[in-house]
Amino acid sequence: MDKIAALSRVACLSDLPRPLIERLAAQSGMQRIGKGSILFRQGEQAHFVYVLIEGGVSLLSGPEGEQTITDFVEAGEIIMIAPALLRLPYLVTAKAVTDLLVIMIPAADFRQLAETELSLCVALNRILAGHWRLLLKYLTQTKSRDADTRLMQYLVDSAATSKGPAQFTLPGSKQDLAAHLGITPATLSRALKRLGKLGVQTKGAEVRIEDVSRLNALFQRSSHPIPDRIIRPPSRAQ
Amino acid sequence: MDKIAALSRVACLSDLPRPLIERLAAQSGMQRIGKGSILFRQGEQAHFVYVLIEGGVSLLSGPEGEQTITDFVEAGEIIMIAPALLRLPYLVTAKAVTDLLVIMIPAADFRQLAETELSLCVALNRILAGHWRLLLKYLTQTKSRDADTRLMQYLVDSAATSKGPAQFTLPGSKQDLAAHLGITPATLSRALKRLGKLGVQTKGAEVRIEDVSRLNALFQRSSHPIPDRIIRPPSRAQ
DNA sequence: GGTCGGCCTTGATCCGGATCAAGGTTCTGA
DNA sequence: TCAGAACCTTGATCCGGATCAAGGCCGACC
Repeated sequence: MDKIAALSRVACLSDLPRPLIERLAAQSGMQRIGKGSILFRQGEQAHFVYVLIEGGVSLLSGPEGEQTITDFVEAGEIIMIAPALLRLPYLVTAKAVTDLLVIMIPAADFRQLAETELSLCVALNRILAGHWRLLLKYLTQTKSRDADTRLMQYLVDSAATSKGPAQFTLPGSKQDLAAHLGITPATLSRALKRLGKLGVQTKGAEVRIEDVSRLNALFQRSSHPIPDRIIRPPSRAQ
Repeated sequence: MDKIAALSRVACLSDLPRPLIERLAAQSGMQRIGKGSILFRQGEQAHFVYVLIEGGVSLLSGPEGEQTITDFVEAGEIIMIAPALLRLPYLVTAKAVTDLLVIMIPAADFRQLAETELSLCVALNRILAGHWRLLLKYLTQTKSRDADTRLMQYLVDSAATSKGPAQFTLPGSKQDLAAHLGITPATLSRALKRLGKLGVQTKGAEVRIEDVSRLNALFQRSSHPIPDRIIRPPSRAQ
């Protein structure tokens, strides 16, 4: 697969005019990266923008050793546009969860195009605005109540549907999920067991939910109206 | 003060060509808003982009009743660009902390300009990228360790300097700060008392720090080796 | 000036989740 | 096929911060 084909397949770039994609391709390099590799570290100056063609990446932040996972990035997404645009250091560390295929665009070239090509600029706005909303959502959830609720939120969001049964694969290990939710693996394990009573099963990284709307209903209630003494008793009373 | 003058004084717009500022001004309205008013609510469709000329706004999110403060916005900043660009509902509720003077630009007009005017588009990219970084930082901090550390972080970030004495005013009440840090007023009070031993005094919303570097040193140690002297956010741009 | 109502502080207690410490299970590689 | 090493689960205990509940302080309004 050549660079142009790969880039045109990326959703957020696919609307760009062909010549622009060709310029991006010309200025970039395609690279295989092995599972577990570090793409870049928090604090480093941004040298590249990474377009993830195949594989999954987790974005880690926080003090060395006890970092949490800020986000999972999957194929078809673009990583770390903000630091490249602003010429600032990365705020996170990126680690390959699987073997990867990425296209690396030098930050300076990317910046230059972003400031002269309207179509790219508009596309970037969309991407950045989307990312902003995603982070905001994470932030809200992180601050909001207990581990069980956050886990439920995550599961519902990850399910392709909003009612009926669902089944999907976690982007990483359960440890990774725990780090993303800001809890320990031990707590995640217990939380999953509790959710088992609500029709959530896991086997490795596979998750099966009997009825998404059942979960949905639960934290819909705990989020919308004012009553704040609902959710705990049922699940605790086992 | 007329709209054009007000808009040109906003840092992130000041580089735009004059005619563009005039078009923005022509399409927008200036409005006074009283302290405590709600500018918009979480879930509403985005009708306006708000340019904050005078005053302070807090952005609340989370379940009704027990919301936390996601961010404080101060004069010279622009609120809620992302929902306007994406035609999506607001993810937060905006509440006036003081009396305000805002310029309201209809979302549709704004979107149209953002997609046709390169200079505006580039400016937006910078703003969005900056906001993204700010949120990411909040997210990291929120997940990271204890209340005292988060408070110290906040104080150090808010201090104009990175060493020596500092003095400043909180953007809201202590309750507001507590909500922003994701703790209760009671915990904040105790945390401040603890920090008193490190040379932090408060009187109402006034904060005085004897020696910022003393705090800085502390959580430098508790965080990690990689020195990433990055930004401090009086403004979220950057 | 006095009273009322927020806001802040302080104390006592409770609870969710971390931590520590075993097992059990699945994956990997020789 | 087996051994070792991650990974996951489960139990016991501990601790930070929430919650409940009084007071103290201060500004606002009569």
